[in-house]
Amino acid sequence: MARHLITSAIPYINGIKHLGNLVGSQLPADLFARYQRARGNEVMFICATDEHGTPAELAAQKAGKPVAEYCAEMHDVQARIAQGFRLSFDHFGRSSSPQNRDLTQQFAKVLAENGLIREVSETQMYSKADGRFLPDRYIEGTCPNCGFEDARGDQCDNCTKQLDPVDLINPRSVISGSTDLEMRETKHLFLCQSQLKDVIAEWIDSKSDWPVLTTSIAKKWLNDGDGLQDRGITRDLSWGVPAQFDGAPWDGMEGKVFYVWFDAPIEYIAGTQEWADSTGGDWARWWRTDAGAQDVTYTQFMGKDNVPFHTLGFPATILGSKQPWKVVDYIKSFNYLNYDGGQFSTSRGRGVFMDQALELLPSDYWRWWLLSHAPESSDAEFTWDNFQVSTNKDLADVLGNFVSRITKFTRSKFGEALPEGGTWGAAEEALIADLNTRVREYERLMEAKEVRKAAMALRGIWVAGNEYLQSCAPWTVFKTDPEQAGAIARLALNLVRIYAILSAPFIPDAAKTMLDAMQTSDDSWPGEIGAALEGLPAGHAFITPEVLFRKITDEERDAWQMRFAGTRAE
RNA sequence: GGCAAGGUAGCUCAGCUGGUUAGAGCACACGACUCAUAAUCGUGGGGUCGGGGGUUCGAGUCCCCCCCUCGCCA
Repeated sequence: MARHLITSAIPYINGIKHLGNLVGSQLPADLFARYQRARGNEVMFICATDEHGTPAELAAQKAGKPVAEYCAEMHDVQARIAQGFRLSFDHFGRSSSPQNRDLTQQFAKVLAENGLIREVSETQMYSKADGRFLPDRYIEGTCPNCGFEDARGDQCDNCTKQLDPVDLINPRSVISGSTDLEMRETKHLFLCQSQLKDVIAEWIDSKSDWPVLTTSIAKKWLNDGDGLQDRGITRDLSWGVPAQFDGAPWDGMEGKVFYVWFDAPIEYIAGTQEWADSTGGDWARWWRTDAGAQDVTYTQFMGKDNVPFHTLGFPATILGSKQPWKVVDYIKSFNYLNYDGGQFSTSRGRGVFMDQALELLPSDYWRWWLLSHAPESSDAEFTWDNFQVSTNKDLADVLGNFVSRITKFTRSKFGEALPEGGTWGAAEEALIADLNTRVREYERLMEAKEVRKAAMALRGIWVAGNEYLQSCAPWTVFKTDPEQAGAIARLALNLVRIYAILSAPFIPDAAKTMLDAMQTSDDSWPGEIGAALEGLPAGHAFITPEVLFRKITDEERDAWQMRFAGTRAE
């Protein structure tokens, strides 16, 4: 039995994510996890919320709550929505957990002992009124280039010129509006990634089967300019993993925390520890190659904006530790999903957010559309028209109607049990041969994480059932040879069971409805199709289910399109 | 401005190291069927593969230039 460690990029705690975020990491990761489990393999599927950093502090402040309380609440919100989408995490952790604090500090310590941490003094903008250092983008002022009054400290949104906070005229704090700012000296820890450049480059070069999106982004950062740069891994904040701790090989880091991008990926490991602590399980056999993880296949899923941190930053932490940690085997990355001609916008409320989507339709609709249109080779676009047409056609007409037509036909002619009698002939042999080819191809695509192609292959399997019924026409055969019509129906009802199993990674709820309708709990993956088609014997009772997928009407489509065009009321 | 990824039928996309008349799904037209969520199945029309040069017996697939979209960086 193969063992698969699967992680999804961890969503930031600040607010509810939109469909673009979902399809970029959590959803395809869930698809792969469900598939591997269905194949009988052992899976550890970990996700979490990314809770540290300035945006979380400010969001909590805005909500009038202590940041820890705010994060706890938002974690519950995100966890509940994840359940709504049927994301089958083995554990949905929190980067603010004690496990992550300890592990992050341990990593920093061993990196320092290996000579990969150095201290750097630099000056940063400090706000007396706010009592804190301000990140560049939390400082605004007048752009020295174009005179725009609301230019940010890192870039002017008006003329796009890259800025340094000290360049701004009349700089002010975005948080308080205070202009009482000054440059102060502060000390930070830097991870010496440059020393690991060759090791990382060699590792990346060995991954010829990774998506080009992943390797091209990694190589760009490795080779751009002077190559991989050392990176600050601490910040002057209070909310985070303390950089000063017992046994720390440095002094004077009081009041500082590790940068979110240092501790967030470590949460993949810490999240597994959280799982172990709550279940009594063994986390080390998933992560330590000296404790059983040498035969684990580790796959990460993420949007393209996360690729640098997973191909360079986190590997630098892992490899730099010189400890036997499991290193990722495959990084599946995705482009962006756009919304109806533009970008999803959290701030402007443009596009559909995860909580809203679930209010409109069951998760299977979203799962199917998003996965069958996953932005793999380039950015993709969500339009209501495409969503309506695709889901109505694929789910309602092709799959749902197949289940309807055969259950209702059988019920009316034979009653609600698989009919007896009849024999398989050339049509059945041809169908079995066709399905054997198709199912093996589907498996290949799922193993390869080719999400869109796998969806199309699955759809082709559904269509084959309709073709079979259409060409055999049991409703006609019944008039002259009822037993043979019964054999056709028996086969087609067995097909419903097989479709449920094959479809479950994409549309788990509908799959369960189908299995329930066939009144079986046998969800073993179909090997040879001829054998699998005899899973349910003649005489086995079934239930005629309600319509699996109702159709989306033109009125709904139009109303939704208008409702989500922008400016979400918050 | 530099770098990366894209630009293939009305729409969404396949097309590995160059090789017979460029494919799929949807949409459209016609036909078949009537078990089914007016569903299904079949057939067909439709593309100078962003533009222009070049290499080659032969290029969507390689090289050069240009245009457009999107992203990262400066």
